[in-house]
Amino acid sequence: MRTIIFKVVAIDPNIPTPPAADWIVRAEESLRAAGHRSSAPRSAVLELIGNQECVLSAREIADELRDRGRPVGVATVYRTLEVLEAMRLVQRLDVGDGSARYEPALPGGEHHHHHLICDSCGRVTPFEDPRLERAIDDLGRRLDYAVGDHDVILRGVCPQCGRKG
Amino acid sequence: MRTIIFKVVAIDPNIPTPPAADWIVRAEESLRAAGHRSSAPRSAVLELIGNQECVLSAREIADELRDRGRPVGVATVYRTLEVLEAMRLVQRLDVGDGSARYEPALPGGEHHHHHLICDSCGRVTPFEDPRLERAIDDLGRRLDYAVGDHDVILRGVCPQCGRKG
DNA sequence: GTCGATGCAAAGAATTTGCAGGACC
DNA sequence: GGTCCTGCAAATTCTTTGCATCGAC
Repeated sequence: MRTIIFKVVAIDPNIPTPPAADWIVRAEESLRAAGHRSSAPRSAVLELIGNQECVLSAREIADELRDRGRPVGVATVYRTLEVLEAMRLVQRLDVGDGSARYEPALPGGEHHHHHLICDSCGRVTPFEDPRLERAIDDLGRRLDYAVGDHDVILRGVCPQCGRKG
Repeated sequence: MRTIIFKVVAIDPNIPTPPAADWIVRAEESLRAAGHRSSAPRSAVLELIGNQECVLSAREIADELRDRGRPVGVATVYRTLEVLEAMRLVQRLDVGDGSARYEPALPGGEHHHHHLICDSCGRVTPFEDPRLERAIDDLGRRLDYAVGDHDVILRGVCPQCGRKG
């Protein structure tokens, strides 16, 4: 099995910044407004997601929280992610390694970005490109389809792996 | 569990056509050239994939072949898809329903397309857009990354579901 | 005859679900 | 105090793997 290393390396124009505190506060408020109760486990998950530098899988979230001494059951992690995704507070990303990964979603397309995935080491790198966004927006308008989200995934070989051959 | 209906509805410019016979012949030749032996089960899988109108999962392939009286073990389907994907004869697509889906890949970007996924019924619809491709190509050239493949997935509500509310 | 391919069944991994107990409002 | 949330474990689902056997070359 290929070893997957997830590390964010900002590359091109407009380096994406982690949303951090803003996102966490907004997420907690949204959940409350939607009638959900607050709880320590859920807060721990929100805090981790909000401060993450990279896309995380449910297992990674559970493991990391356990390591930090705030263990949360995997089922709870999945259930939390389910709610967050339904409320569009997180964005789900499939990099093709067999598990779903999540990252905070910001309102109004703030820090909206896509991902480069290295076929060699599995590294995931975010990037932004206004022209690409415009092309997608225009396309969405032309289609007989109410387009909401979109994902763009580019696969290739990252600089590190490229140098090694 | 949401019922997923897969049906292809051509939409915008350049209606993608199923590659059919061409692809099947090319795939068989490529496999042979790569030193693989031919076999009835493998041919059955190739034939089904080559004539498919939509993205198929491993289970769907196995089920369909069983229904057609040419049963093929699931393991064989997975192993065949693995080889085909490595040789870039099929394109893997993750629509987010928990299983990987595959479609024939044509050489030289022929019939290259992307997908619209209906959040309501799960329908997958292919589309092509030259401008989007150009934006992605240019972007790839600018990045410090050897970009190979790319996937674009648009999610939204299809015309059928939109009408019903 | 050799070695790849197959099928079955077991193993693994990701995700979901049932349920009893605990916490929030 | 009712209801939502949690954790655990069992259940499901998808995918991979071990192994004896079969068949292409």
